[in-house]
Amino acid sequence: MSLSDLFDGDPFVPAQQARIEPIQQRSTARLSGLLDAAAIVVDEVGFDRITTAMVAERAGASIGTVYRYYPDRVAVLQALRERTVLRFRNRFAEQLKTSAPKHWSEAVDVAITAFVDLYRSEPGFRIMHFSDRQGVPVAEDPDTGYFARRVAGMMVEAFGLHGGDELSFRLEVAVEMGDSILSRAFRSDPQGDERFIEECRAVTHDYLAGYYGPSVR
Amino acid sequence: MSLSDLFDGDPFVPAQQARIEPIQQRSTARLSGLLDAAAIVVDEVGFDRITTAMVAERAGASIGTVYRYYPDRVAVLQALRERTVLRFRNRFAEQLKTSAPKHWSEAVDVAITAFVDLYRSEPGFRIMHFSDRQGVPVAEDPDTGYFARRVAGMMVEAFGLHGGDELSFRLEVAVEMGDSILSRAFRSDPQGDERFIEECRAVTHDYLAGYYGPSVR
DNA sequence: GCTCACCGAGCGGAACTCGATCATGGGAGT
DNA sequence: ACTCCCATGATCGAGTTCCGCTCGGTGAGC
Repeated sequence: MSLSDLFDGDPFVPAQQARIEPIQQRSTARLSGLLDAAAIVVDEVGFDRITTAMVAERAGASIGTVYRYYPDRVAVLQALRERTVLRFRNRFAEQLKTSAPKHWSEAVDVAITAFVDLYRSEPGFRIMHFSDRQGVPVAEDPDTGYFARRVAGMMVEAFGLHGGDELSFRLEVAVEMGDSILSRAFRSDPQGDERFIEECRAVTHDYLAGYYGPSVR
Repeated sequence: MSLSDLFDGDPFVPAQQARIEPIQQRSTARLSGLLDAAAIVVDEVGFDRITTAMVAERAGASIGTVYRYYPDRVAVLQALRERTVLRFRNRFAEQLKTSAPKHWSEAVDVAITAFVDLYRSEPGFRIMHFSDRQGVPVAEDPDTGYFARRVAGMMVEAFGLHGGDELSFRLEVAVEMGDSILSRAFRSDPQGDERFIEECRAVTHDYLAGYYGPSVR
């Protein structure tokens, strides 16, 4: 999983990955069961060793059922990615509510903490971000940075900062940097190398603080 | 291709990827021809859509020839990655010689420029870094950051700075950050979004300058 | 002429299809 | 309300296609 995913598409509305939308009740359970299985298999055998047969067996389904919902193998992984992004957003929003940060820098920490938590608890999270850099061909949407602009709006609203294009840009860069450092933190340590995690917080704060000026540090 | 690759293994000594070392002259041309073909195909169809048949056809060779030199499909991509890393190193070293920087920050700029040049000119460069994050299984070498330490040594030698573990760590973080921002710069723009490239330079400089103190800015 | 390089039909396995079969749940009939 | 019926969605899994990879035979270098 990569934080840069947050800039693709409309947040809180998962992309249409399934071949045919499920109608009956049981099939939504099937669908999430398939993704659960995919996450576990990805953790076990790695990203490119995964086979549709493994996913099907792990989910207690047949091959045909997998293709009932997904056009091909990579679509399954993309859907898993979508779902995990959604889970991050939900967790972030939730923890923003409970912690009610008074300052934007606290919100940054909340985001990092949520991300780290998912790295540690969510199956497949560590592995998944390998897929993301190959430009997702879905809907040539030039509205990259949508989520960043959204966050910018949140910041402006919540903390009375001045927003605009420059803020969007800065936030996108900050997210990109933070993602790469966290990814490094978990590359060889399942619990995450604390040194890198701390540096991620520091770098992100400093970078954004530099924009707002040292007064907000 | 990812800058983080620079931390793997011994620089300037490409890993033994080929199944059997070629002996006759023509075969070395074949070998590089195969990698050229692989680079082009990767650019055309993406990283996981690539097939050995495509590579063979594009290189004007047969399937068997591919497997004459590489044990399997991923080995071809790894070899391509190796070669591109080597090319980056060569270009970086070369441009370091010609520009003869007096200050470490100029060396950083040289590295970034070399990287950007390869992004623009080297086929497959934009796509290739997808493979790297899944732990390379070759030789469980805990000596991650080897290249960073090497660069640290260069810095100490060339610019009289104090090195050590902290510098290695900082350099690794800087490389990771810079890579992610450059990757973003080229994600949707084949020529690279100048805004992100400039920000990459700024961020890297600021981050490292913060370590050495504002005096060197 | 001896070895290295190359070829490409063929093998095994994984991705993916499709018609048969089962399950569901909305509504007709009572 | 309650049951039962059946249209339609969901599932299955044997079969097909495609792809990674092997290997014995043929051609090119030294």
